[in-house]
Amino acid sequence: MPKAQAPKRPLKAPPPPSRRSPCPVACALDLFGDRWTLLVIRDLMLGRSRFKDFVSSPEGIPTNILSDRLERLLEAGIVRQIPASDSGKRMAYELTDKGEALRPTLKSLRDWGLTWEPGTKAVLQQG
Amino acid sequence: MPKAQAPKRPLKAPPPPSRRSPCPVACALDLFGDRWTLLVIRDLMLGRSRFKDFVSSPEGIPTNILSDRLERLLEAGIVRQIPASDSGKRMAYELTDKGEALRPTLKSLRDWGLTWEPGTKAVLQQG
DNA sequence: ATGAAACACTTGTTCTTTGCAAGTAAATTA
DNA sequence: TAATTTACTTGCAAAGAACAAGTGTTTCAT
Repeated sequence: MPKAQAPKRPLKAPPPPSRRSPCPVACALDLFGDRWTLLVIRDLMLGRSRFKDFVSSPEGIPTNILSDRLERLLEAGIVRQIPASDSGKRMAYELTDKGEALRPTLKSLRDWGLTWEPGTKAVLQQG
Repeated sequence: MPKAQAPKRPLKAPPPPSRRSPCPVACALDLFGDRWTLLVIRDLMLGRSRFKDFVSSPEGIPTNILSDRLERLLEAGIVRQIPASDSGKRMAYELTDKGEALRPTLKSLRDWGLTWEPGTKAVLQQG
């Protein structure tokens, strides 16, 4: 999430979500149809919660992409911010119910990769 | 006891073409982590098989993107080409076992969208 | 058999997004 | 208080996406 500051211009107007179609799959892909977003969600499901945690995942997400994705996930209600448990004023991220509801999707993605892509290894907990 | 029956895996391990990590989720996203590829797979699961069918889906995929995605899916062994049924030389596309194995993933994506994104309507058959 | 339409792309141009390096400022630690 | 960590932002080159148009087949209607 960006600094809680007055933005130079109003944050992008959310009135038209401009959906490509009413298909739930297309709609889901409008939210996280890219190479990074589901990896952030994977990390959250693994219990990671801080910016630095996501950055230090093995795929090496660029920080500007991470900022953008966290912002979008907050806007979509998939992620929320909470005070970080350890220290004072820093914030952490966690999945909302809407985000937690993606766990079966992530699991089936993981299972597919494990079965069909040789050389992959599960990190996401079994279940 | 081992897994009941492992699905048919690729006979030969394809050389990993610059994987970001051994995570099966990351690996899957390397193959179809974008806004279009899973919509083509959705169409194939709905029984559509021809270039024109994919083009005429409501999301309106650009034809150059479609060509690229079909090529990648062929290369990844998710899709194969077959002679089209219309008695000519034209070809159609269909899912391989590896592609069919994505059906649970697509279903969970659809279910998530139907539950959490108001205004979406199922097109993919129930299951 | 011939012309028209449909099909399955390819090419070119423009615009947006990504990836990387660097920089910044607040918060934390020493 | 100084150094370090954290959580970002900015700038820029490169890659990818969107859009329009064009191309060479294949199929259909007459």
